[in-house]
Amino acid sequence: MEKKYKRSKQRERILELLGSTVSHPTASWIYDKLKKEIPELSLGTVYRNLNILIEQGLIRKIDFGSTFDRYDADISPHYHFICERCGSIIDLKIPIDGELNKRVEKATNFKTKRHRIEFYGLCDKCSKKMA
Amino acid sequence: MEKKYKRSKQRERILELLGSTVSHPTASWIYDKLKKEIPELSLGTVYRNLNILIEQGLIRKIDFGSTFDRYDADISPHYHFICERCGSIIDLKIPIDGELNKRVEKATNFKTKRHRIEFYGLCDKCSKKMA
DNA sequence: GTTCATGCAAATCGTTTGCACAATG
DNA sequence: CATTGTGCAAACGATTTGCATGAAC
Repeated sequence: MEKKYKRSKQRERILELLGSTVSHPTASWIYDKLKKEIPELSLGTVYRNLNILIEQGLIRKIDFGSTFDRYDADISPHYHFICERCGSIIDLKIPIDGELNKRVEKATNFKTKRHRIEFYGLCDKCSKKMA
Repeated sequence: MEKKYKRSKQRERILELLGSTVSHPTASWIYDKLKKEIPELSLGTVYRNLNILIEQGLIRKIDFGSTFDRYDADISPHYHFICERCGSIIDLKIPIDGELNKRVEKATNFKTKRHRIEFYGLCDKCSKKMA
């Protein structure tokens, strides 16, 4: 069931470009850059190859994990736990760690106002089902 | 320049529904629920009101902050800093905090495998520009 | 009676996919 | 030559928006 991959100039250049930048580009940024050197390139190809590179474990996508926006009536600061099996998002009661912002400020000199944490794993119900 | 809001049954019910659930619903979940009691309700109205409630500070959206998927060729675990002014995403060199997962496990009994943190604030360039 | 909200449908935007053709192995 | 990748354009799914009508103040 292993997938076979053939090399392609497009995929190679996408990976190189991604490896050579410290920013975290979007697909269309990559498309615009490479279009200059590969004029026949299409945006669909960029997306296809990004997904292949993720399958290959060579890159990763930075996203929230959900295609849907989700809304929360609890506006007080809190962390979230996301169950990898059932997808539910659960508010955590553990205290906000104020030290973390300071640690980043010291390491970077960036003005660090706040942070968010999502924990991933199995919720109560799902870990019982897995047993 | 202050915005004026008039009350509407739809918005009131959306806020109530959101306040009465521990889950973090999507717009269409809210739509499905309320459609039963307000049959003429439209999905556009749900979205419009969710955005108004956010403006009013009564609810918040749980998202990554970016509409675009972003890709990263650095697959080693690390945290991100997101500049609120220029939107750039910067890899942080501070060590991963393994204690955090344990803290969550103790508080919840959830099997906690990993976590992600994003810090928000102003990057170097932008904090200089603001001065 | 002016302003803001609604329902509906069309539009938008990022991403995915079907297809015929080209490149890889 | 069998398989995988490409470009193109159409399709998709979540969200937004234009417009005529309706409710709030």
